[in-house]
Amino acid sequence: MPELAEVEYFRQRWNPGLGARIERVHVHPKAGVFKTSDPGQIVKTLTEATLVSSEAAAKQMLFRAGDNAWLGIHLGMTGELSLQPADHAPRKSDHLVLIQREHALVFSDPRMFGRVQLHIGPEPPSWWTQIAPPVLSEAFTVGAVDAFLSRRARTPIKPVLLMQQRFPGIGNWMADEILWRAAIHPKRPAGSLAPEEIKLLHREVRWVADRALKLIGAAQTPVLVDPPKSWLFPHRWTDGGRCPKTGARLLREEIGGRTTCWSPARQKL
DNA sequence: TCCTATGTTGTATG
DNA sequence: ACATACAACATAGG
Repeated sequence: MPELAEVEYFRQRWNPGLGARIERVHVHPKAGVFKTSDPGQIVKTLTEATLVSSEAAAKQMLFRAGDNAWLGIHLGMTGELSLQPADHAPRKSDHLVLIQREHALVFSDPRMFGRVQLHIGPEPPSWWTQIAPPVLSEAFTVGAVDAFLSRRARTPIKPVLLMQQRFPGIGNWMADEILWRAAIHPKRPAGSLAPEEIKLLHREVRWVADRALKLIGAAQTPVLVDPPKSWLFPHRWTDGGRCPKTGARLLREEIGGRTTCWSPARQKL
């Protein structure tokens, strides 16, 4: 479920717990989400600690606990954060629950592709600081995109857009949305894009990220908001969907191992 | 039963 | 060394 904007949305679900002490921690110790960390140490470190602040970058989140501990969360394919009453009874997929006086902060993930990682120290962990610069930052330039595409000249543009080293936070639906708006066929080899197309692609990456963050990421609703019908998003999941710009039937096919949806009327090889 | 799923990573091959 | 392709991870829902 979560890409850039959904991750930001879920990060904010825990906002009511910021500044408050964690009284108890519940874990499912054998859950796959703890593969790269020790659940016992997570419990020990976070119990009695204050949840200080949070950040989101790409598809990851980092929570600061006290002045010497950091909790990193990647939501994988099906992870979610939610706010529950303090007496919340952990469900099957609630692998990590931070219980505070007023709330329970819940991380759940049925498929367990997500990851929970603890880092001890005054500074954020290197895996956090090494995340590529945001697509909405100054560092995300047309030149950087151009160079990246050149190195992957033979790969279809669709899977290239999913590479987090250059397009942090972009996932399957955002990539399709971007290509649809830029009118670029997802199978086009990355190295075949003309300079004008690269500029357009760069602009649409930023446009989709910006609008999705405002629409989905900043929403204060208890449920995720869906983009409007003028986007590709609500039409891409089911067979027989129609392009909101042309009215023509959308196509769906696996490209680079991921289901890809495009409008053949706008996106030509 | 079979197929799909908004993600990443390790490994084999070129 | 670098780029590319793909199985594997694990579960629920249509």
